[in-house]
Amino acid sequence: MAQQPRNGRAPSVKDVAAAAGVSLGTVSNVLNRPAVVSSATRERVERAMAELGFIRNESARQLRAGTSRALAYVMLDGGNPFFQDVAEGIEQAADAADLSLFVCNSGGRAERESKHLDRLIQQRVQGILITPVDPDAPHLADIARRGIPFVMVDRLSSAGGHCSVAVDDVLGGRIAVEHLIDRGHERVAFVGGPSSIGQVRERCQGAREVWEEFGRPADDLIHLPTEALTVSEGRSAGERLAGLPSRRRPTAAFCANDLLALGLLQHAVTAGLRVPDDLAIVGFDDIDFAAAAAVPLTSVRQPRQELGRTAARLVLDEATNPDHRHEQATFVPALVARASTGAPRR
Amino acid sequence: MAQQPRNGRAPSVKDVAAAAGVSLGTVSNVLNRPAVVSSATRERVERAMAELGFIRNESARQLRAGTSRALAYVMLDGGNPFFQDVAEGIEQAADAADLSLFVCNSGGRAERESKHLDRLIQQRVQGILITPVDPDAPHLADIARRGIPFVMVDRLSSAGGHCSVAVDDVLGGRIAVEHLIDRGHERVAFVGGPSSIGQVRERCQGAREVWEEFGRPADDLIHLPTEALTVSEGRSAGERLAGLPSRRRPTAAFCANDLLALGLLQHAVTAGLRVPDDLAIVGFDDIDFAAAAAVPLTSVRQPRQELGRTAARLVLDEATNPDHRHEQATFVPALVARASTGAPRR
DNA sequence: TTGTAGGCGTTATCAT
DNA sequence: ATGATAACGCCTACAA
Repeated sequence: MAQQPRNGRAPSVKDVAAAAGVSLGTVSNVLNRPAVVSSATRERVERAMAELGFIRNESARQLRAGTSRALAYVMLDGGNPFFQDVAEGIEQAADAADLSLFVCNSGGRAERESKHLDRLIQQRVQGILITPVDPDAPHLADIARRGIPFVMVDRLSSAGGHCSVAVDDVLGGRIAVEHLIDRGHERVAFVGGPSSIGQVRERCQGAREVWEEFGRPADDLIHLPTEALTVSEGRSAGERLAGLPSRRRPTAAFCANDLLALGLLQHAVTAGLRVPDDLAIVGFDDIDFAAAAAVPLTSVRQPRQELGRTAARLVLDEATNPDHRHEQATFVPALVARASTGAPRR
Repeated sequence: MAQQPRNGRAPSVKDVAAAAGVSLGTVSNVLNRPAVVSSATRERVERAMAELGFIRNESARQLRAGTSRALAYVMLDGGNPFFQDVAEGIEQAADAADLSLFVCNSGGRAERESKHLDRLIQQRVQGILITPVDPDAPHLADIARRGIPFVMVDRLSSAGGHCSVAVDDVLGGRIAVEHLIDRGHERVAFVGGPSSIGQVRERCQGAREVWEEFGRPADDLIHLPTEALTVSEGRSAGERLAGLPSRRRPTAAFCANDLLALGLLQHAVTAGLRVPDDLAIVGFDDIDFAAAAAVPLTSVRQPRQELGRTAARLVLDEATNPDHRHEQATFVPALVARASTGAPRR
């Protein structure tokens, strides 16, 4: 690959054509319909391409094609490995389709999200995957209205005007609390917030439903609200929990996600509570760090990468299949029991 | 924004011009040199743009400009939060420059890395940031030769043919082991591998240097090799460590990164070893999960986001400043002492 | 101040 | 089988 970038610009089909002594159309044919070119010329052209270090210019192809060869994912919280795993699933699918992936992080801030979306629309990405700050934000509707393939990740579509991929969060909450009831716990805390987050509301709701169905007194399911789904909020919830009068103190906690659970675990250990004997803990998401904790965390598993792969599949279907129908893909969460909820109590 | 996407295509400057009753050049002026347009026409054009929902087509701008408005980062291991934090720093800088960011993950596989690079070159990204599988791989040199701005992240450039950003890993290793010596430990393990990874070699070297300088017998610095820098490899190192005859068993371990340290911690706790009393642990990177562990981990801190921001700054300088000089930015790591190494022993 | 024209690199259509 | 040409949307001289 002996470069001689004529005045800084990368070599184009035109340069290749000149070098190979053929017309520009022929070079294009070699690239896109090699069968139609005689093997002699094809070889000559290919040699020229190699010598010049020719690489197709995506921008030009995009301009012609009207759409880019890229997808985009706008994450809600880049600091949460859950979303990174979803992103990895998306990247796998994008790779398989030979597409590039823009990864953005809104960090939970609507205005950053909106700015990212603007940029992505300018880029004419083939499709946008997003775990939105607010599923009902108007700028999301704009995207669909623009006809840009669009999939909501980790949130079910309310209106059904687009595809979505999520697990059944209510069911997840049910599974978690059922497990704790099963373990003999009679006072349980739900740790999570803010309730502006749909996932939190639904996981909490599932917890409540089961608690009621088992005929437990509503007062024995204590809600410890948090301001975010972070480790440090988990720690602070732990402090509040430890501060409860012992007759009210729960013997188990169901946390709205694993980060909270890890924070809670840390505080419990620091405060000298034994896990699971003094306090059992269940998290949600089953990120890798849940299994890696000093006391491995029981967690409600979401098929993280598969969420991503499915979302990518849907967005590509919408982008390429004229008969595309919007689809709400729902996955079933599963309990992964580990040491943090210990052995059965009864 | 009342859309009427004429036959599916997004509205172009031409459409805006027609709607506003001006020429296409004027629309362009409104976009790029608003000062030169009379406020009356400008307003008319802006209204037309809003009504049509006009958004500039990046591909076309790129084609003209010869380069895209995007950067790219190729990560070595997407499962390690360290790289995610670096990526976040890069994204911050990219955002500030109004650039999009392609994020790719080589997963430590040279062939995936190479494939990603090919795609990124096709995309004509403004610059490529990479934490390479092998800093000496020929496909990296190709990039520089193509004149694509290029920065190596978390690895110093050997040859100096490009910019790089890293911390002083040897110093990091020194700091860690000095801390352990300071705590009175006389038998220490270095946990890490494979030695094909430069960072591992250098952190190990730093550990050795200090050990020697303090006149400690080489045999008392035990190397527990691992096959990767992962939690599960940390666990397995823990098993081997616990299996050592007690007179040889180290009282402290320095792990080449935090994932190993977390795995080691988990095994220690499971095996009934008290941390730090029976086994002190030092990690490397200071990812958020180090501080979040049940026994908060002492770690050698890298300025993760700042690494990313600096790398982005350098690549942008190379992209825009004709007088750019390649630069090897080196940061100084710092020990963050936490419970996993406990209080002084003497 | 506004309009016109040419070209960025690629692809596809139409002739040859 | 190959070559010439127009078009994608935008930007920037230059002309009016």
